[in-house]
Amino acid sequence: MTRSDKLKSVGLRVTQQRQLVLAALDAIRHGTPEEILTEVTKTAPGVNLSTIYRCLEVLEKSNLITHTHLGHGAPTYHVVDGDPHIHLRCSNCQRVFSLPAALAEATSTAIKANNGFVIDPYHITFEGLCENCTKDSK
Amino acid sequence: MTRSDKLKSVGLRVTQQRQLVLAALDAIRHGTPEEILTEVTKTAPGVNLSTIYRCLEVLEKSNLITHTHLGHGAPTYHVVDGDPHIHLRCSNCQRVFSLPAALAEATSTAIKANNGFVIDPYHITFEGLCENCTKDSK
DNA sequence: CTCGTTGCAAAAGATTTGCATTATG
DNA sequence: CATAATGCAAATCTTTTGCAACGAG
Repeated sequence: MTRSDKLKSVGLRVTQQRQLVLAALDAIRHGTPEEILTEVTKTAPGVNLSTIYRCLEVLEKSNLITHTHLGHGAPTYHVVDGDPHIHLRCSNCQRVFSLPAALAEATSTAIKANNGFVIDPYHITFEGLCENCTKDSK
Repeated sequence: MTRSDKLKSVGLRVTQQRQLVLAALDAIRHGTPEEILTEVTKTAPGVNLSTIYRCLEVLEKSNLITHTHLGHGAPTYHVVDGDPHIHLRCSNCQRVFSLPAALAEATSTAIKANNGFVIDPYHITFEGLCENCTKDSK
């Protein structure tokens, strides 16, 4: 599905900027509003940061994208496409890893059974230490 | 262990403010810097917000407390005590639930096996819909 | 006493908002 | 064309920082 079609399918106006934001997220997979602007600016200078914020807001409201919090005050947006994936963020080296959300299935099920809470698989982020940093700290 | 002892045990100076922050977190379980200040101010007016930030920073560095991100730009701090617990945040009603971290054990294990990443059980936060809001949306 | 902590005020970021202009449907 | 979306600048909010005064060890 083209980005234009994606927008139409949820009833949003097809603007240059919204397509640019979606394209940027396709390119960088995930990023903060600032990072998205940087990517957008590569192909279309002149887009305003507040427009990025507004685009992200409507795109998220329409479930075309979602965001999660990786580390301090840095909301990270990414497209909602094929496979949901979870994020792992290393508290030591700050790197972000992505893994298939299937790995969290067991926990989702356990929690739903426990108190009825339904987890959004696109939003999952774990903090911890990556393999490298685990070694280093030894 | 008293709050004074906690601070001593990790080699931090025992100041009024640090004890107040720990006390506030004991009282409210978890909260943003702003919320913590509000709680602290109840018993000790005059404490500065930047002091709260600095206290949170050192307390976290010494592993007396930890934080996670619940929703937009709102870091939430809480004490590290007995049982690690995970947070569930309802994207609809914004309420936060706590559950024993044991529920996430399976996933932790799976991820460690998958790529060596070691998850910090105190940092886990899931977004989704709570039982009530799931019903409502039907 | 000495050096780490705090309060205060100002700086630095991040996000939001009002309004005139532009572009989509 | 009407109206929603954008650009721009200013307003907010959150978090950080410099520095002088203060307090713990």
